Amino acid sequence: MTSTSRPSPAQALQTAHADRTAAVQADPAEPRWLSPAEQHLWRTFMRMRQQLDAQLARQIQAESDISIADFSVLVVLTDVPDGRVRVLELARNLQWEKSRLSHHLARMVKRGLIERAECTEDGRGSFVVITDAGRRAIEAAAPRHVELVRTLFFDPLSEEQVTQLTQISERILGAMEGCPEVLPES
Amino acid sequence: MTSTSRPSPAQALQTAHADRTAAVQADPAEPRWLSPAEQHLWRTFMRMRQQLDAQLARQIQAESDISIADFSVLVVLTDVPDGRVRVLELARNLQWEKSRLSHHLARMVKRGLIERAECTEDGRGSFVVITDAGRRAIEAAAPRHVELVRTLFFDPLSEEQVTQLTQISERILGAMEGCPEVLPES
DNA sequence: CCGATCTGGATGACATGTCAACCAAAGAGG
DNA sequence: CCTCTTTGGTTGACATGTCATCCAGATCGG
Repeated sequence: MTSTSRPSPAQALQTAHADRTAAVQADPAEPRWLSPAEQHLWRTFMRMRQQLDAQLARQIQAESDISIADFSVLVVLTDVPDGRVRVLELARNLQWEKSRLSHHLARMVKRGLIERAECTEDGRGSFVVITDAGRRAIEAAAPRHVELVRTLFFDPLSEEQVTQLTQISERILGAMEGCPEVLPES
Repeated sequence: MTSTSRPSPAQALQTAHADRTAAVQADPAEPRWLSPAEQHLWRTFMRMRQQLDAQLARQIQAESDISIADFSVLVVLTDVPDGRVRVLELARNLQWEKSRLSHHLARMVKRGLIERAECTEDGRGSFVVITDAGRRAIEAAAPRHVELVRTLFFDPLSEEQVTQLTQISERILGAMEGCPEVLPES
């Protein structure tokens, strides 16, 4: 424990009223806590992305027969010429764990949005194919969804900010790929 | 259906190879699809926030006894002098649905991280109080968590980008509060 | 004071996600 | 060919989140 009094976790991460700074720290055992400006950004960012997700999920759920998870699966399937993708390819594309994907695909099959097709080249693999119902479902859901993405996400931003946010996202994403701090197995 | 061929939902939202532009559109029935640059940002942004969440969740789960959800509840509790908060206050602070919060608090009680205390001023309300075990748990988890937030989120960004992202987040958040497109009831 | 309504919160049924274990087909290496 | 390991994918148990509903205590209008 250093001589400087240690902030509570709340102060370190979340309070708006903390006025300490992330002072000079030579002690490697003491983590580099967040400065007030950083705390503010972290809070705001998390709140923003959470609200954004919630709104998008609620809207698509309320106004169509599919969930946002269904939607993203169907997007990948409609993006490929024959509406037919290997499961693993899907997993990579969506960055979902294979287990999650497997469960979700099973549910989507049950709802008639997709079907499975066996893979002749590789006996263990299998394909996922979009059904007509699936196609109809996503085509019904997409316009309102895109509209909401635009309303909530793009409309408030200037062109400059769009550029900035692109660079920022790429930066953070790049840093994570380089640093498998806790690697997901993929 | 307009005379211009309509893009697939995938093209509208997700493909990298789409080269159409969000052309002039007078038809209000046709949603304003995303331009290639916008599609790229949307994909990148979503991927970034998803990876970020996943890493943070996995790390805290793996290296401590609490989940990231537990963590955020405990953060609020440690932020207040007596470690004692009304449930509704908690819900507002976390922006969680009350149902979710209720379930989660029940689980946390079962694990001994928090306790409940009755509210004398309001017979139906109740307080949540952090226990010693809860305090110990969050204090154990916080340093590594903050460190990872710093590594993954702040370190890759320049000071300028931190400023930019703060403004961007505030903008989007502000737009959502103004627009109850699909209101959460809160 | 009394019913009508609102509010804070809990609950049950169900959808979704995670982890660990499993399994069979595919590739090594000898 | 015959093991050994890898790989693609599934499964079950369990944690978590959502929706609708319910409930008791507060509040409000008379």
